[in-house]
Formats: sequence, C-alpha cells, structure tokens
Amino acid sequence: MEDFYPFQDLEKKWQERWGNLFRCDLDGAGEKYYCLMMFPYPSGNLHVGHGRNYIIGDALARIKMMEGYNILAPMGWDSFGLPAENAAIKNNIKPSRWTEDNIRNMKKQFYDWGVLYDWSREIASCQPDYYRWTQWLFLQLYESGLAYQEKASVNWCPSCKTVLANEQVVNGSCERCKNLIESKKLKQWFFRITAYADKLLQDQEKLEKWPERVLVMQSNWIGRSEGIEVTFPLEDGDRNLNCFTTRVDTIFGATFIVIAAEHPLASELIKKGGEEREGTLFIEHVRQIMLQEREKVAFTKEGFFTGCYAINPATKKKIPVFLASYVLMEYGTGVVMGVPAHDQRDFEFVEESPLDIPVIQVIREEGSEAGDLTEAYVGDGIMINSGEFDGLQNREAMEKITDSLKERGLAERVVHYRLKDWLISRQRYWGAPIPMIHCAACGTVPVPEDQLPVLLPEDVDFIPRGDGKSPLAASPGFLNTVCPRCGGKAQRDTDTMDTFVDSSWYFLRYLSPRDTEKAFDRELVNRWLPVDQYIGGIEHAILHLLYSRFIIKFLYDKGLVEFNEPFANLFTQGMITRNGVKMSKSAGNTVNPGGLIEKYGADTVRLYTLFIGPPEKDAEWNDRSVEGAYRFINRVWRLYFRHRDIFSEPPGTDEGKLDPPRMDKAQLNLYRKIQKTIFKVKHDILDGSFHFNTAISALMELTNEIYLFIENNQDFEDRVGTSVELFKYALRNVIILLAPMSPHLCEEIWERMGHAETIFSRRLPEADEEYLEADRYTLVIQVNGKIRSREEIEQDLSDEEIKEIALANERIADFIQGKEIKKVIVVPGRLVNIVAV
RNA sequence: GCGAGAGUGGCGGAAUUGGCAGACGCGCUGGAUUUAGGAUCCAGUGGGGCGACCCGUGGGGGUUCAAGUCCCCCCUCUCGCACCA
Repeated sequence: MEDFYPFQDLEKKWQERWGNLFRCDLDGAGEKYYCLMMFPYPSGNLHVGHGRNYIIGDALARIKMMEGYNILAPMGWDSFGLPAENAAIKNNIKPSRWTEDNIRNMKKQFYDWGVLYDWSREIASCQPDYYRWTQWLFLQLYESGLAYQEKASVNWCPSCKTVLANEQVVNGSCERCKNLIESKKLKQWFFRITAYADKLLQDQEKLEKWPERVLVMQSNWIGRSEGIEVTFPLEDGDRNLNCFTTRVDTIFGATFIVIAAEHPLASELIKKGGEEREGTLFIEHVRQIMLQEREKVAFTKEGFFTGCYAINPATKKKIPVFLASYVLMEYGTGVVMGVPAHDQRDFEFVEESPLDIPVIQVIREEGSEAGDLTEAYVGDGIMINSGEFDGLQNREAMEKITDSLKERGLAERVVHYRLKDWLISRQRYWGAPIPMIHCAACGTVPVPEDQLPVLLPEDVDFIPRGDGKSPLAASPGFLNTVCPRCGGKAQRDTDTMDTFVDSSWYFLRYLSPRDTEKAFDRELVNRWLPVDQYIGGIEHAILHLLYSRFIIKFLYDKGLVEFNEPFANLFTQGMITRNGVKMSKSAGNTVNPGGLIEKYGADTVRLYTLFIGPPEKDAEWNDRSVEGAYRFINRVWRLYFRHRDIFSEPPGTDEGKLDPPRMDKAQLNLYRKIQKTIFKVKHDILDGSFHFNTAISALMELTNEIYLFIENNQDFEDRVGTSVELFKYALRNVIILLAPMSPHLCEEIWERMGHAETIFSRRLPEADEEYLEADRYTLVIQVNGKIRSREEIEQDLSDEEIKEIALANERIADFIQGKEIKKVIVVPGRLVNIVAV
C-alpha cells in the first residue's frame, strides 16, 4: 500500500548515490557555469530561512546541469570571527574545536536537504592553508601602497572590545551586538579602498543583472559629490578658511561661515576672537551630546560666534564665523559657507540664532519675484543680487563664478566621497594575523612571503582585554620574533584581520583549493570567473560585495587576474519571516528543518520553500502550507506508482511514438498542456528571475490535468493505444521538470522507469512550439465593456469571422437590441467588445 | 525629508504588449470511499442578491471600446539614505 512516497528510505538512498554528482571537472564538457552561494558563518545550525538561499542555489545548479552546463558549485566556511570566540569563552573550548563541530553539523544539514556541492573543493577561512593566502593578499596590498597604518579616530565597540570599519557601524551602533560605538584614537591598519571609489562607481554599469537597490546602496555609500573648494580669507588676512560647496552659484548669498566644533581650527579661532573660555565650553558641550545622543544632535542647530570674521570673496563683505553642531568634520573640509536663503539648514540656523544674520536671496524662481522667504529656496532660477552674474540662469552662473574665482586663485574643483578607507585591524584572537613585524631599527617590515603563514598561536589566553590591544599581544611566543630585514629583535603586529578580508577573495580559491604554491591559479580563475550566478542575502549589499569588488579590481590592476568584476549576476533572495519578523535565533522564531524533513521528507521542504512566493521577496513561513507541498509530492508519486505496470518495458521504447495530428480532442488537450508547461517552467526559472513558485504551480496544473485525463479514459484503463503513450510522455516530462526542485522523488521514479543514468544527465525537454497554443479557445464577448457571453471558437479565424460569431451570439442579441452598434473591437484569441448605444 | 519597492479573497500568492481579476496552494463547505480517519478522490469556495444581475485589486480623480496594469492627487507599509554643504 504505497500510497505515500516512502521518502525515509529513498531520500537516504539518493543522497548516498549522489556523492559525486556535483564533482566538477574543470576541463569537462559543456559551457562553464559558476554557481555560488555566499559561504556561511558556521554558527552551528541552519534554519529554514537560511535554507531558502541554498535550496534556490541547488535547484538552479541542477537545472543548469540539465541544460548541459558544466557546473561548479562549491561550498566553504567563513569560519573566522567573533561568535566562535565568544562561544569558546562561554563553553571553555577552543574556537577551532567549536568551529569544526559546527561545520560537521551544517554539512549534515546540507546533505539532509539534498543540497549538493563539490565538497572536494571545500575551504575554511580559519585554516592555515587558507589564511596563509589572506595574509599574502595583505602583503600585495601593502606593497602597492594600499595597506597602511595610521593613528586615527576609529569606531570602538566596548562590548566586542575591538574596532570596527565604518561599514559595520549602523546608526552609531555595532551592527553585531547593537551597542553604542565609542570613538578612540588608535593606530590601525587600513586598506585604501577610496583609491577605487570612482572605479567602483563607474563599473556599476557592468553589473546590469544586479538588483537595482544593491547598486543604489553602494553608490549612496560611495557618496561621490562634485563641488568646489572656495577660499574665504579671514578678516585680518593671516589665514584662510576652505569651504566645500556644490552650490557656488549661491556664494553672493553667503552671509556667514560655519565650522565643525571638532575642527582643529576651532580652538585657534575662539582664541583669536577673544572667546576662548565660552568657546571651549561650547566645544565640550557639542562633544558631550555627540557621545550620548547622536540622533538628537542631528536636529539642533546650536551655534557659537567665534568673534572672528572672514571675507566673502564674491561680495568682499565681512561675514561672521561660527562653530556649530550641524557641520560634520568628516565630510568635505569641515567648513561650510552659510547661505540662509538657499540652504534649509543654514536658514534654520539663522532663525535659531540670537544674532541678526542677513538672509540675502540670490536666485529667484523663474516667473516669480523675490520676496520674503519662509524657507530656503533650493531650486534653480535666475541670478539676482550677484553683481555681474545677475540675470543669468543659475546653472550657467555656477560655471562662470567658478571660473572667475579660479582666475583669482580662490577656488578649485574637487570631488568628495563619503566612502572612507577600510579599517581592517581587529583586536580579537580568532582571525588571520596581520603579517607585519615592527622593528626598532627598520620600522614596520612585512613578513617575507616564504615565511607565511603567520600562524595563530593555539596556546594563548584569547579573552579580549579591552585595552585596545589584541590578546595576541599577551603571547610572548607569538609577539617576539626577529626582524626579517636586520635580524635584530622585533615584535609581530598583534592585530588580526577583519573577516571581510577573508571573504573578499574566497571565490578564487575554490578553483585550486589545495594549491600550496599560490593563492589562486591564474589560468583557472581567468577561465571560470566572473561568477555566473551569485546568490545571497541583501545584508551584504555594501560590506562583502563592495569589498570583494575592490579586491578584484586591485588584483586586476596588478595584472594578477583578467577580469575586474567578481560577480556577473547577483541574486538576493528575500528573507523568511515568522510572525512577521525575520527568522533568527535571537528573535526566537526559527523553524528547524530537521523535524520537517523527518515528517515530510526533504523534497517536500524544498518544494514548499520554492513555492512559498517570489524568491526575491520576503515570505511568511506557514507550517500548514507545507502539507500542500507534501500532498503534491505524493500525488506525483501515486501517478507513477498506481500505473507502474505501464513502465515495465525497457525505456528505449517509451519515447518518440506520439503523433499529435492523430490525437483525439482530450489527448491533444493534454499534449498541448504539456508543451505549455515545458515552456513555462523553463522560462520562469531560467529567465533570471528564478520564479520557481510559478513554475511549480504550472507543474501542479499539469499534474491535475493528467489525473483528469486518465480518470475517464477507457483506453488508458485497458492499457491500449495512444493514451498510454501520452501518459508516459506526460509523466516523464513532469518528472524531468520537477527534478531540480524535488530531486529524490524524481530520481527514484526515473530509475524505476528503467533509466540507468541519473536524471540530471538528461537534457531538459524542448517545447513543441506548434502546440503551445490551444486550437480552440473561449472567446469573451463584451457589450460596452461588460462580459455578456462566451463562446468556444476555433483558433485561426479572421477578425471578420470572429465579429460575425459575436454578433450572432444568442445572448448578445438581448443586449444590442434596439441599439446602434457604433464599433466592434476584436482582439483575436481573447475577446470581442461591442460598443452599442 | 529624499530615494526604491509594495498595497489584490479568510491566508500565501497568480495575472506578456492595457483585453475573462483571483491561476496554483493553504484553509473552509459538501459529497464519494472507508470500521474509522487529520489518508485519498470528486465538487464548490471574492462580496451582495431568490434571480436576471450588481459591486469588487489601499482611497479619489482621469485617459480608453476596455485599467490591478497607463496618467494626476492622496493614504498606509517595508527597505535604504538622512544636517553629505
């Protein structure tokens, strides 16, 4: 009584047999297809939300394999990082041990899901034979002047006890632990990603298949802005203030200057202006609120008059210089010209200020007069109150004013970016040591390449100290070394690298994972990269994806690779929610796949995950609906199992016997439905949108039709004639098209149908285009846009014939009686609309 | 505030170029089979009305023979950016 697909045994069987299915021969036949999922952090357990990523990737790899591609689908572990360390501290075991245990567990989860990879290429970023090459990459950057050490104000997370890159700070908090970030002055290592700001921005145009929002986020982050630096001399002439502005056309309306309170010049100016005591208090006040409430400070516009004046180079007028909380030190020059009439922030500042600062309008909206402003006018218009530039269009004036200031040596065109250099040092244990040595005599010296890897010591107290130094500083065995240059006593750099360095190049390593001579094989990498399809979460829109693009561009410029973008196509799947919120351990709303697989089997879990909704969108998990997928799986199984007698012949005879012109109506209907389904499934998945959900629903429709077809078919019951052949053909196509989504079931039926080779060596069917459309269809007949009747008609009728049929329709007569027919619109294949009044 | 996306039955979601709104699935209702079933199969299932019909895709206008789809205004939600000069 095998009414149910016996998944318990069969899924195990196929998981074992598939051992080498995804083993990639890099020189094998077929066009290459590098299908890559973002490698996970081995946190121990994957829930069904994570599963979506891997199931989409696996189904894609399988269907591409069935298209004849040579598939490279590797997997590895982003295995350095804080959680391992924290867990190790908590459980008193070594991070390496904790990591290994988790990897074992997660590998089993992939296996249970039927998610396949070429495990012979497995890598783990925490292993010396991997991080040796991460260190090598660091040295390449260092040699090229793109890795440098600098004492700077950096983001310090007091809870994680390490510094963070700007990208890892979200709203002033640590993206990992959500604690407020402090500012510390520390000597740190940086990668000069800013040198690539323009290339990263420009080459976005090559990333046509990337989601628009990811590109928008990256370009926001890079924050390129073209403008002018204008020199405002101080009144007494011994110093200049440089203002960055993108609106130099408003310079005649600049009636004051604002300097960031943290600006190094601030203290000098208040001294000079005779306001030292009060001014110092103000600077301290701003610093305090910045520390406590960064959010709030953003909306107050407190200022302090320094007592100094500058000269507006356009108007030659004396204008006051203020310190204020609303000017950012980090952007531009930290000095801004205040134009209250045309900048809302400056307008508000003037309103809040007790001093009487003039508001001078210098641009008027075309077609209206200048009048009293209730807010800043930021639009374009005609220049007024601007001397020789009056009457010009402001955009035009912008150029002319720039030229005129440039001639006088008072202005320069500049480009500013919000992107800052990538801070890569971390004061934590579980990461790749930075391969540098500090020697009293020779200074900072790189570790020679042949001395790599700089091994992470095992016998070290890795509890973070929180004093701004790495735990490695407490390991004398690690710390003390000799200088590679002079041979004298020296000390190793004790920081480790940001784990995003590890993940910025791992996709190169998969091509030659065991190579002991080099980081990656240039020939293989040039042949297999860029990645054809990269799949992962949107949360890496900036971090990982921007860093990887940077590193590849660097390697390209060094001549080490021949491609300058790592990922040709990017797909970011939506997250799975439960009770409306993202599924996560911390939210306590995870669904463990283990229990579901035990109850329904992997094919069901896979099918449901793919059916849940469009993959790029978030989707709410519903345990109830999983049963629907289970039912479908069993419906397909029964379709085979109840009629297994049909498949007793050897498979060689079961194909190519169909002759559509000789089919009866019901047979032809089914035949056409099969063609339509083949077309739709392939289209929906392979057009780049990965719409498995609609592909699956098409397969459900076809399955329903097959049931209807065989139900009342005497020939089929008697096992004679075309109906039997057609049934075989129908089921075979369902099995092949469903195989990428629910591989165990399909592989099993395929085998029982008598095939010795795996179903994944089978090519996808081609739709018989002649039969994509039905030969008859239901013509909708409307009167004045409302549906009044329907009539089944032949496909290839002329407009005139269709019109006649519609007008002759009995039910229509009632509606057009006594009316004048103004117009009849015929849409062949769909409807007729009769306009009658 | 700016930018992007979204709003369709009780629920998840379908709907080339404007052309039968609600495919497919969940849930629900009825029936068949069954000792029984939370299994399976069949039928029904947007709302209103006995009915012919009427109303329905966040709200309001518009274009059109025809609008979920195009245009204008507004509301709500999600995401990103946010004193970036």
